[in-house]
Amino acid sequence: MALTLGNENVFIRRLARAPIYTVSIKKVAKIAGVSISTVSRCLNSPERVRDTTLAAVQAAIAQTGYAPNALARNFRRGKTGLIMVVLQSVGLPFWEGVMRGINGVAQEEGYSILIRETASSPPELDDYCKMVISKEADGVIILASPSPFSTPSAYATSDRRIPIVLGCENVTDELAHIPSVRVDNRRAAFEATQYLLQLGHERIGFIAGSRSSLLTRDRERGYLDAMQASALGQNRAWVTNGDQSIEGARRATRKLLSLAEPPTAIFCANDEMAMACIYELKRNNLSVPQDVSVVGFDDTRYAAIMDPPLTTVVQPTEEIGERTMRRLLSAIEGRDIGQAPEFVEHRLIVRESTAPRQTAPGSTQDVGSTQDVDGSRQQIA
Amino acid sequence: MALTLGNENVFIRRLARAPIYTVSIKKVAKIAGVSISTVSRCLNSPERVRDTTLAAVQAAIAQTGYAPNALARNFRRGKTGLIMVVLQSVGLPFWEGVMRGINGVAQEEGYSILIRETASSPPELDDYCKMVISKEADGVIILASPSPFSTPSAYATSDRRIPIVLGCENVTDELAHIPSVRVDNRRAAFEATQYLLQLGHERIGFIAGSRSSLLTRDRERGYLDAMQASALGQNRAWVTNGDQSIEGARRATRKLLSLAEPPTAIFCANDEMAMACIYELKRNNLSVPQDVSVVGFDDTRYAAIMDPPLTTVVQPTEEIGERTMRRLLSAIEGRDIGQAPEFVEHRLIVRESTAPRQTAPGSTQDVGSTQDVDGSRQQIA
DNA sequence: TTGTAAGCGTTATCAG
DNA sequence: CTGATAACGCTTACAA
Repeated sequence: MALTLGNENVFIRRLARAPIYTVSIKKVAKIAGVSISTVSRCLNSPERVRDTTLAAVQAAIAQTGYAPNALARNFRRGKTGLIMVVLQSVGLPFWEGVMRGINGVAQEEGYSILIRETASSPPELDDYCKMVISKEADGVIILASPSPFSTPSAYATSDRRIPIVLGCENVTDELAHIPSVRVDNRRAAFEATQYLLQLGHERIGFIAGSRSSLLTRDRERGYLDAMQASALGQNRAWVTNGDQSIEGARRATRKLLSLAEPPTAIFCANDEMAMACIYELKRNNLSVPQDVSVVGFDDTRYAAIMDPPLTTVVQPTEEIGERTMRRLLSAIEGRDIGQAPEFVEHRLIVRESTAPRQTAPGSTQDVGSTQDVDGSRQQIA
Repeated sequence: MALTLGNENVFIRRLARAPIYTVSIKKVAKIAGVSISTVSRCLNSPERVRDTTLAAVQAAIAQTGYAPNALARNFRRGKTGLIMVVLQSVGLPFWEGVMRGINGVAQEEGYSILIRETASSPPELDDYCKMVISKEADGVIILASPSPFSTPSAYATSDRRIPIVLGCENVTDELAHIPSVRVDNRRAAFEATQYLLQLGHERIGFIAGSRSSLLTRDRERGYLDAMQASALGQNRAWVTNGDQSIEGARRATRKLLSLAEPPTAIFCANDEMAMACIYELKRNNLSVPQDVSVVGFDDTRYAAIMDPPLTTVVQPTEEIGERTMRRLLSAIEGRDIGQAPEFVEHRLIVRESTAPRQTAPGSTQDVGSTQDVDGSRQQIA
């Protein structure tokens, strides 16, 4: 019996090792009694084939289970059918909508999506260009944030014909000619800050994302613009670095709270940092928005069910994805897509994490556990 | 001047339309004064080439900027170098770690990752098998949840040689021979429920994920096992359907609260639903954990900064990703990887969303203490 | 150590 | 409407 088992194992191993049997166009042609070009035509332009021949070929295809070899087809056509999408990490809620948009168009147009995460290895534009040149992909969409490129790229500055589009992301001036689709981050941040000013806040903190990311630096500039435009002026102490991370935002919040005159409102460069900021505020027995108002950026899927629901800047993510992809496909087809950024509309969605300064607690939707309010912050001037 | 502008436009258009100029191995061979096979050898086994020749070829490569055409190489080799990863949606935090694991191994072994989102189109196993047969990918990793397959698959039951591995996901009995790497969901849910029982809770609700997903159904079974094993027994009214979504979980929570004797603890089949559950509890002026304890599943990046920080089941996501990928690569290399699930360890991480039944409010200050409660590992031969 | 030449599966060109 | 045939760029026996 041990012997039988042994034999069976050998048999299974053989089976597993056997190459997957593949039918080529030749066999179909032979069975259908036609030439390989006719089979090819049946697949690619069936209207140019006589009905009876078509039927015969289709029968042969069904009989053999033939499926065209994509490797050969793509090789022959000189196209990979692949779009490389570069992002920091799969699993960040913000990209959900953008990817849905990209995928929708991709599916429509017969492309597949290649994912490249930059979380591990730093993104290098040259690498992506090389991948297009070496036909690993037909084009590149860069969503990576923060800091899309650590070094300036020879390709990017010299060779305009490599199809690359940025989604959401800004880029340093030297690479400013790379086309992008995004919101006007500076303006959106300007408006969000203005909203806090209108609520009567005077000490407004800002938690910046990664300093190396132009995207979040633009949001910082928008915030500074608004402060400058107000009577209050800029105060460098109110700008802290949240480092585009949960831990960084918590640190930044603590830093803001340690100021002699801590802010009564905090604008965070994205929702995730806003979430971390609120967490840290609560830890310090401050309520949101009674003690401190908080504004985020992105409106990710969790913004509406945070406690309190987050006031934040909405980006039309799916639209960004779609337009980025369409613009890239234009470039791939050889059209001139220019280099000007394509802007999409943002808007501020007001929920319950913001309130007028010195509002009495309980005036807004009073959700769940509000903590002791009077404690630590009498010196609100 | 208008004329000049017009000319410039035409020129730019020409430039943009010009095909990307590619160098092939032929040109390198000609410049280096060798044959194309020598160039090929320099690339693939340089040790079999004389030093001087190698140098000459490398010079020619540098001079021309030659990059091997991946399309041709893959075609010739009969391998795509692509792994298709199927998941419900990019942007769901749970997949972050799993994808990091997959990507890490992929990069190491020279593979790229093709993403397929099932959010839009329902996943069909046959389609994935066809993609392997038609050489669009060398293998498939299925992470999709819920409901990986809506129809039984001919390929899956007949042809064992198509490399497919499930990550995290269970699958219906008829497809049980597809190998997987995952935690023992049933056991993990059993233990989480036991923990709530140990805290003295007697009315424990369960918010299930998608009913069509075996994965979450296994968690439900684990919950029911634990209730059955206790003196309390099962109560069908405490099991509600959260539909694997934020909205669904909110509905389910409301349903639980509307019971004559609402639960004092709720176990949610994943963190996202737990977040929605807590949100809804607070909306109804209940505090967590004073009034109701909540347990999640997954330990996503936001679990620790929710309010309150969430007690949840941790899965070693990166390890799952790595092992899933390695197992798939074994299959691709023709080894027999068997069909038994490979189990990885889970553990319950206790934070502040759970408390003994009837705890007096206000005892929440003990922050930051997290402890591992349980671990398990088993291997099925 | 190097060169010659066959061939991977498909599409495209051009006769018939 | 159909068939023969030449590529596409690369790898790999095999020959020199």
